[in-house]
Amino acid sequence: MAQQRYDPTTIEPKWQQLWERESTWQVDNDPAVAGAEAKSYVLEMLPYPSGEPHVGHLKNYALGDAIAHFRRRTGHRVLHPMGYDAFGLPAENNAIKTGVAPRVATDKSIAAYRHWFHRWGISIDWSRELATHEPAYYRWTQWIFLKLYERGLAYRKEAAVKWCPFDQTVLANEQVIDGRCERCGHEVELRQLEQWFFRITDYADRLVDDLDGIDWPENVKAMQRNWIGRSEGAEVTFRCEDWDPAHPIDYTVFTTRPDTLFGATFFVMAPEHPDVFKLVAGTEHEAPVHEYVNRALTEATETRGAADKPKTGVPLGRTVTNPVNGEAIPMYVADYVLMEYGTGAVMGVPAHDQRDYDFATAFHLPIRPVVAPAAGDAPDITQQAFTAHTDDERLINSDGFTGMDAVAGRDAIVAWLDRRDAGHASTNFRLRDWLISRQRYWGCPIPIVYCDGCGLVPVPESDLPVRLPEVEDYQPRGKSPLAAAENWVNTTCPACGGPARRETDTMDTFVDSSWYYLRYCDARNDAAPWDREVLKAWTPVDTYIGGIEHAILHLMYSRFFVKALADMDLLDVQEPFGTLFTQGMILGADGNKMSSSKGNSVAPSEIVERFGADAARCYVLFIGPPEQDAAWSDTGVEGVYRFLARLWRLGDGLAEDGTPGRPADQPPTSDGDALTLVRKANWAIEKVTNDMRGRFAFNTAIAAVMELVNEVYRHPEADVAARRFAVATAASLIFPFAPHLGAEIYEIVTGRRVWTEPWPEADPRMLVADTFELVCQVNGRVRDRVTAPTGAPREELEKLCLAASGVQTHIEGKEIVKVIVVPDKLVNIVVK
RNA sequence: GCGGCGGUGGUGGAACGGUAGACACGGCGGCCUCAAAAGCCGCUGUCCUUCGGGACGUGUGGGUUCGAAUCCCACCCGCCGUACCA
Repeated sequence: MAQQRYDPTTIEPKWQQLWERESTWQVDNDPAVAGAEAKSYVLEMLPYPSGEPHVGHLKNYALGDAIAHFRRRTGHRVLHPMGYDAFGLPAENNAIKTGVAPRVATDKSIAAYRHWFHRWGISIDWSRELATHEPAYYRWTQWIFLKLYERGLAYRKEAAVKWCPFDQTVLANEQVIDGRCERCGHEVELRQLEQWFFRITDYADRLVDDLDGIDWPENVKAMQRNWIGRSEGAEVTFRCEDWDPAHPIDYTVFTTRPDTLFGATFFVMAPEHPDVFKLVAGTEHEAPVHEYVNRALTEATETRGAADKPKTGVPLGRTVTNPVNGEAIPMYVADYVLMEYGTGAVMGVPAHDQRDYDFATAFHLPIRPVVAPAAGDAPDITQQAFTAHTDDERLINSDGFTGMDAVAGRDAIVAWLDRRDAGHASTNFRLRDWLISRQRYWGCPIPIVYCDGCGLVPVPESDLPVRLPEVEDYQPRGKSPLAAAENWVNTTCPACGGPARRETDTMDTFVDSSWYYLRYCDARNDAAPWDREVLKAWTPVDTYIGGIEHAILHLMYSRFFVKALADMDLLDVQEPFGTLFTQGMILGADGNKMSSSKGNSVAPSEIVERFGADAARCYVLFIGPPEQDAAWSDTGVEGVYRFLARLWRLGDGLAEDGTPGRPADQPPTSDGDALTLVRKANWAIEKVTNDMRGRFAFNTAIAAVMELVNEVYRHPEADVAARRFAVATAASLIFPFAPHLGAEIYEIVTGRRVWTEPWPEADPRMLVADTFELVCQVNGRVRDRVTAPTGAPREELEKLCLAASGVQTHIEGKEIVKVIVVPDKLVNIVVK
């Protein structure tokens, strides 16, 4: 036994096999069976299975597992499941390149992920495992699609959509980054196509408002608010009468500043606006407008969108009438106005908008201030003036509204417009409906058929799932590869029985992952996606852990799903994820993002082989605060390995002189070294517990266990009972982070299974010593430290401090003005 | 521009308004060994020192306080997100 070394390769498989054999982490849905404790649903974002897991996964699941273990041992019934986000483009693109079918490659990756989750010792309830590409799962994805369709939340329409020419598919707005496909980086094009959408805009208000009630990081909430982009303002109608006086045309604009309406001196339309050509047909402006619009439309979205680009545009030779003052203002077409936001037309108020100011300056248009601070005269119109708003702003140059407070004036102008049917208060959103069709193979089929007689017909629920057929050729050709599967495409109409064709587009994979956390609750239910009572017992997810990269897409879509399903009376919560924790990235040792091309990445498999899963898990949590990015360090892992080995040696030493089979309770009495150890153990319990409850300060929790272990080494003479207590406590506390070693040492010392033991509680009497080190300050600077009895009265502490030699030299010959006493801590003597 | 978050030793990072730098890495020294590995034990913010100690020190400048890394004001720098969004 003696001189053996810490060997994770024998310890770790032993416990993994036991947990596997006994299904240790399985929980029952029936509360009668499961026990009546409070539930806790701990969930890490499900992985997209590609190759093997990387260190980011290791950190993600190590984090979630620590929380799951802690909750279990503090009286919670914990749901901690696992699944795979199995559909998706990379597997399909890989298939095109290598010929390996997406299903084959995906299943292989899933097997690898599953293997590593076992090998890492993550405490997963495997009875609930799922993968989104299995018919048993996507059958219900289709079912939810049909429910959304029934309710009018899934619809088909022709629209200008973002098209990736490389991936040969349309993309959601959210998947276009700086005008490029987020997957492959190719510049996207606009195409006029008929596509499926989810009406997420119906939920825009609730998606913004309900952010206030959930415990999410501020930056994630801000990103969602930003993305949804709610702005309050008004719609105002400007009438164009000089195109055809007999048939005036009304153009509505959206503005957030109806208070500045009297300052409108021109009117601008987006190049894409459908009326632009009509307005100039047959006039001298026709040629320049055509030229300008064509140039604008072909210009790359990126260069056109640059905010610092000089303003360009051409006149349309028409005017519109400002409804508030009857003034005719000239119309322009300019590319700084976007068709996809608002109405595709804006009023130009150069005195109060930077962009309008730039345009007016370039085209020598009048600039008329209409809002000014009450105190001063008309404001000095400079480029800096636009953001400077003051509380006392008043309207000027605004006819009957002049002199009104800007806020009141705004409301009065809107009301005035409303009465004349020329405008009304309005809220505008940046959020667009979610485009979910993809012209690709490896996704969930959309359960719709097209019949010549009946038109668009949903597949009846009883016919679900619409299975994804096997195909040979995955090459996208502008339409889904499914279109070539003739046997599958041709079907009969569920309504009339006549010939019909299936929808060949598949769904965006974000649809699959928008509801998987619901399915985990009742994963083996064949009759329904879930039983409502079961769902009620588990939802919402209490703690959701994942990367910040999902701040908008996945997290917003999931929130939309839950709200829509709640409105259909299918579930009982309004938000899917109560607390969200966004973990930081693990960077390469050079501080850069890990990437195979940079050669700075670390494979978890290698680390686990060299140091064991426990060391790998502890290290990624010890490296720093979990929400922060941190650079990988090889010597850092070695340090954590050394710590675990030190703990193991302590346990191994006690195997010989301990009393296995009995709990290592706190000894009833101790003194000297033993007392020091018992106190340190209690201190560690207190520290680790606090660090894990609420905030997830796992780095300092692990550091506390390190301190405890160091303390045991420093007191080899302490009696066995105290050492057993200290070592068993260390094993118990490290268990959420290093479950194998924790279980092993706890078993060696006590003969018991640590995960069935309640989380230790600190003995309050052991958290305070008889004496403490009194800090003696003079004018706030530490001048001495003396030993003082705990709980001593203020006068005694003051006396002790004044007597301290270090203090004496600094107060000699000075007048004592004041003495501050902080009991059991310090005394500060203020002298002059 | 706007929004969010940061700035502490050689490094990662600790610090309810109360001993700045826990813990770890790295470095230095010692023990063990024929030697090494492993392990164990010390020391390790900077400068000065008569070796008792002293001065300075948490991006910069002010302020509040007996006492500020922490709170307030102004500024500088960095990261992340977002942006002709009317």
